[in-house]
Amino acid sequence: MPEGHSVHRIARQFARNFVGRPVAASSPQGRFAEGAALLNGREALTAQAVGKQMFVEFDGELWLRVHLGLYGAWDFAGEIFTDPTIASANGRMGQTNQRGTVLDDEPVWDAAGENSLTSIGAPRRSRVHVRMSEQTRGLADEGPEWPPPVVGQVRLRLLTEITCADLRGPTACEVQTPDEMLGTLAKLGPDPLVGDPAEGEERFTAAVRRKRTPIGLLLMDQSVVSGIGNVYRAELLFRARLNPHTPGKDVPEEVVRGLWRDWAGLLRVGVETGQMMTMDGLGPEEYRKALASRDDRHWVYHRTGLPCRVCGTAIVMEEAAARKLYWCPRCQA
DNA sequence: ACGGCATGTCCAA
DNA sequence: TGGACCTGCCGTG
Repeated sequence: MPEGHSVHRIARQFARNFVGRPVAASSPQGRFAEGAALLNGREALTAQAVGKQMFVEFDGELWLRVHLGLYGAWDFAGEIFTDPTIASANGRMGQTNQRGTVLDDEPVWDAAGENSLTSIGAPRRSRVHVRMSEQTRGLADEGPEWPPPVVGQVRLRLLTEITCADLRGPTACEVQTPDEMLGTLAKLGPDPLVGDPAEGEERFTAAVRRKRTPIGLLLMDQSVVSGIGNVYRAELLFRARLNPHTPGKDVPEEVVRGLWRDWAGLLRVGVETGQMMTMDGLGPEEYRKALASRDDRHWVYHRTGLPCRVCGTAIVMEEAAARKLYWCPRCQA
């Protein structure tokens, strides 16, 4: 269940491990057989995230567009060259487990079989055979097999000589022409990590202040701003002490700009660490604790009935457009 | 074993 | 506005 930060991390993994190499594509599950056949054998040229979507460009003017939706995930295996801008190489990216541990940040098993965490810094190679299900954990122990055996429903498998990426459960997975790809891009609101952030701020501000729609809905609207999901939405609103029901028009311009800049900052941290850490001002010890337990990471998200961390008022939850919205009725009055 | 739930989106009524 | 879709995991019994 990725928000924008996860998709940026995944795109960087593709940039590192697939771009510049010929790629074998297949659809073990069969539901993407035609698309995989189109891509098979082509060289990957670029990989880029825009909001929650990832685009991989292949030679011959073909673009792979993937949207993970609620359940989608990429599993990486083989030799993984870690992008120095992200905190660790990982077996699985995109999904989180129910306890809320971000699987992005599961430790990597290196070639020697030692459990090691990669830190931000020089790129390194790691042998990854991490998947979180018991089923696959069992397989990983059976020693090196190449290519790795397919486990479960794999919509798309991308394979270089040394790296394997399996896609399961995406909401969208399609091959696009350049025009189609540009059409998709045109519908997406600005992403702080794509293009000029100052220009993004202008687009976002104009879009919000044009509409009567509540700001709580506008933040989730991918044509207004890209990459924000249910967690970041609730947290951004709290951090701005903004009532979710405030019509976009009525949010003061400086507050709207503040939302954009806050989003840009949270996204940057999320991409670097793989964590949706939305609380700041924590001491080192508190920070460690917050990372360890998902329940301590957020101001309001998933805290229905618990006391607000600032004023003690019970956090409320309401359904907004079929999604759960958490907020503090006092701080965000 | 089974039901419910999740960081998402689209579409028909 | 409600349901469909896609998948894995956790709590409950």
